[in-house]
Amino acid sequence: MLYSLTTKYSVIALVELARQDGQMRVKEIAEARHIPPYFLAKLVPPLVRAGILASMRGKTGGISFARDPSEVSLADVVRVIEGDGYFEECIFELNPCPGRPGCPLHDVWDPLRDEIIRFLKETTIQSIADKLTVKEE
Amino acid sequence: MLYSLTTKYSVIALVELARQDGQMRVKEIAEARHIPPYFLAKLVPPLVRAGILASMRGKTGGISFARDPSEVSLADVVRVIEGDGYFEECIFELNPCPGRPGCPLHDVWDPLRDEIIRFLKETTIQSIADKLTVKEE
DNA sequence: CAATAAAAGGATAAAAAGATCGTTTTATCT
DNA sequence: AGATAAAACGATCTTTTTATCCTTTTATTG
Repeated sequence: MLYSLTTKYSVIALVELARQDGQMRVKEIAEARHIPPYFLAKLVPPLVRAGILASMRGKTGGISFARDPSEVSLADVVRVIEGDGYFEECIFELNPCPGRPGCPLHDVWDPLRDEIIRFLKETTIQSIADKLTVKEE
Repeated sequence: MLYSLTTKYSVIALVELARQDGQMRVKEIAEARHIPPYFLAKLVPPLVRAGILASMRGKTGGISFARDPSEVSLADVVRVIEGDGYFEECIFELNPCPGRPGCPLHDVWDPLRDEIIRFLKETTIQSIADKLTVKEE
């Protein structure tokens, strides 16, 4: 509905990492949350390059947060995985959309889209991890 | 962001049909709005079966609304094209999602999802067509 | 230094979404 | 009745997304 399965995998993995609070192996995260491990491994390098994750190679390697998970929003993850165009998407016109005015849906769509974006920006990985921890106790 | 390209094609085609107010050939709609004609032809039968469109075969055939376009919402189109599951989609858990409680995002996601669904239900094909007509004059 | 084990990167495969083609059915119009 | 032209249907093709495998690089450990 809002974003791809790939983005969802990324969010789930980041939340799991935030929950464990430290360094984890990618495979370990994938197995804990039933994400295809080889696929998740492909999502890590972009998140590292975006400055969300830090990775260490070698025998004691793994991934950890490059910045605090309370400073990583869903919007940050969406931007990395879905790309920059995501936040300007139109739900009526084919590309390129003329925006408002010109597009007959933008006067009603823009406010909702802004709300969605605000939701994505306000919701952090840490906040999800907190709720998950509470629920599972 | 909200729905697939296929759904977008359907919406655009329906709006075009509402604008012309009567019967049109599928190919005619596709050409007017730059939708791949053979692809659009595939989307028509489901919309007919769902009671949104009526179709006539034969030389003077074409498609028209089975019910008034002011009674056809984006949600109706989404339901036909994306399927019923669309309106229960979770943005965190992999299927099946336990919903609220159990899913750490539902307490914040559900209200937004409800707003999105309300928007889709309130926005009709006719209302979009009206704005488009005004804009293009 | 060799063995181990992790992430990174490249190649490939499978599934789903998007797009096209050819044939059949149906209706209309000479 | 035959020609025409539209939607419907089935088969195929292409592109994108999702998923897997294999090799390389890098760090640690014995």
